[in-house]
Amino acid sequence: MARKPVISAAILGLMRGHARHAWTLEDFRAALVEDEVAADFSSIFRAVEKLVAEHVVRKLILDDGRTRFELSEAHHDHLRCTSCGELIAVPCFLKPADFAVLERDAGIVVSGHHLVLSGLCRECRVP
Amino acid sequence: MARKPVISAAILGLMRGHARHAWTLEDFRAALVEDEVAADFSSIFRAVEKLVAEHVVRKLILDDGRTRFELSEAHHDHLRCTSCGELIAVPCFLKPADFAVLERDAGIVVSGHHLVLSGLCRECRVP
DNA sequence: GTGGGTGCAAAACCTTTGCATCTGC
DNA sequence: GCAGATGCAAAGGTTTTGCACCCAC
Repeated sequence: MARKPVISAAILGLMRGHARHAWTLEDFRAALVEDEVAADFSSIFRAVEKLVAEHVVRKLILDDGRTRFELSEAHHDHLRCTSCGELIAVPCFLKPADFAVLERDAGIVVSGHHLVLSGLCRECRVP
Repeated sequence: MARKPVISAAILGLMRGHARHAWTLEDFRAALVEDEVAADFSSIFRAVEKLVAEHVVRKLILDDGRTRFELSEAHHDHLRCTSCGELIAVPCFLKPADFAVLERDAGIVVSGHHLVLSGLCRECRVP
C-alpha cells in the first residue's frame, strides 16, 4: 500500500451501515461531510470506480439520469416509489422458465436482467 | 398554425420508418442529416419534448446515461444485446399474479414496471 | 524513492434554456 | 402582426480527466 484509501473505506462503511441502498455521488459527498470526511467529487468518483472494478459495488442508472451505486450483493430488483421517490430493493421473482418462453418466442438469449418497478413502498402505502 | 413543424414530422417519420426503435437525440440528428434535414440539437430536443408531452413518444433512460425515445405503443420490455449493443423491444411476459405475490411478501404496491434484459438478440445469437 | 490516494481545477458530455429570427396564417 | 418553430449560443448538471501533492512503505 501507498496511502490508506480513507475514502473507499468510508464509502463502504456508509453503504454497509445505512438503510439507503442506492447512492449517488452527491449522496456520498453529503454523508461524508456529516461524518466530517471532506472529500472531493473526483476522489469519491475514483474510489467508487475502483470498487466497481473490484466488483464490490455495482453501478445503476435509472430514470433520473444520475448514476447510482449499490453493494454487489445477491441479485435483486428495484422499486421506485412514486410517492417518496426512494429506490427500494425488492426480491427478484423472475424464473428461468419465464425466460425460456421468451427465448423460444423471440429468438433471443437472456443472460441477465434488471427489473424496475414503480409503485408505492411499504411506508407510503396507505394501510 | 404558425410554421410547419418540419422537424417533428421528420422525427415521427424516422421512428415509424426505421427498424431502430429507441433513439437518442444524436441518433435523430444523424438520421436527419442523412435525409438532408439539418437540425439543431435544441430543435430536435424541443420537438421530441413536445411529442413526449403529447404522449406520442415515450422517454427511456437506460444504462448508458443517454436519454432515448421510442413511440408510445403497447407496453413492452427491452433487451440490450451484449454483442451488438442494440436495444431491442421484446414482448412483456410479466403477469399480475407475479406482482400479487411480491405485494404480499414485500408490502409494496406495484403500478408499473420496466424490465431490461441483457443477452443476445436474434441476429447475434449463434444458431 | 516509489506507488497509490487525494484535492483542485478544468474539460467533457449531454441536456436544457435564452434570445433572436423566420415562417405561415 | 401573431403564434409557433427553428438556429445559434450559452448555461447547467453531472461525470470524467489532468496534474500536482501527499502519505505510507
